[in-house]
Amino acid sequence: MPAGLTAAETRQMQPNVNRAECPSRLVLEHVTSRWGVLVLAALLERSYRFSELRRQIGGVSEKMLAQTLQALERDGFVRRDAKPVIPPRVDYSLTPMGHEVAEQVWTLTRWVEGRLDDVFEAREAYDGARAS
Amino acid sequence: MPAGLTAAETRQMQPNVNRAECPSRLVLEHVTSRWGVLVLAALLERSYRFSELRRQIGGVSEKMLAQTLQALERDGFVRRDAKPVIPPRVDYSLTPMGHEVAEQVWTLTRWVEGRLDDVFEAREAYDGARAS
DNA sequence: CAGCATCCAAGCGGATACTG
DNA sequence: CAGTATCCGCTTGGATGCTG
Repeated sequence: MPAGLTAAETRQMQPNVNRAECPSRLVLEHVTSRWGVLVLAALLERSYRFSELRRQIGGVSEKMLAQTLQALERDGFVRRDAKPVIPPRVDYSLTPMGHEVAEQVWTLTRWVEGRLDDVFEAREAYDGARAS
Repeated sequence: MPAGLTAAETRQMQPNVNRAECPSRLVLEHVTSRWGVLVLAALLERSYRFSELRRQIGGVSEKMLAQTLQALERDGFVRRDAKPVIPPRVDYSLTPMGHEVAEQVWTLTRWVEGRLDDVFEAREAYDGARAS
């Protein structure tokens, strides 16, 4: 953030700078994004080829998968292995650092899944209180 | 997901059902969302009033803060204490379950922050290779 | 103060078509 | 096969104005 400017002023000059205000948030968004979580989870088991991964995850468009993989590769979480053969073959796998985040995100995911019942219960209580 | 329909058919009937395909993803998005992370992190230290929290976080609109807090309250992560006084006073704090997620998310955030250097290094390598 | 309702711009994400 | 490029609808999210 440039010196001599308030956060509000900076934000006005450059909309959506909030995302960039905290660099770690961008990285966090990559790994916790809709498809990022699923990609990391899949790669935690083994390496995948592009469309293999696409089928495995299910419901993800080419565009989003490519975008997600590029972000994760650029951040150093995913390794891209392009074999110069015809037809092209590209393998995606986790880097050591990627393996670390993947496990953390996976742990968090598992925790959430394990607490789903409690969450649903809380929701019913919340919605019930509102209905009256 | 209704029986007798493929994922594709369901998706066509109800766009963006991907989000709902996996209930835990919705919960995960609440706690890892742009503002969710910051709210949980703040409440990890102590309870806050609405605009106090707004100032503390900085850069969040009323709308988004209210939305974030409601989602977290409905999921059972945040407790809302509205005192029937004039002017209104509302305190937000973490529930025991909220405290658990907050710590996990906070751990993940800290991990990311600690690895930021590695990420930036990876990015430079990635961008450098592309520039050629 | 704490929030809801409305409006509107920006960008996320899907479908499609095309390339190496 | 593994993408890139383009178009476009819908949601996200900010600004503003109003209520209890």
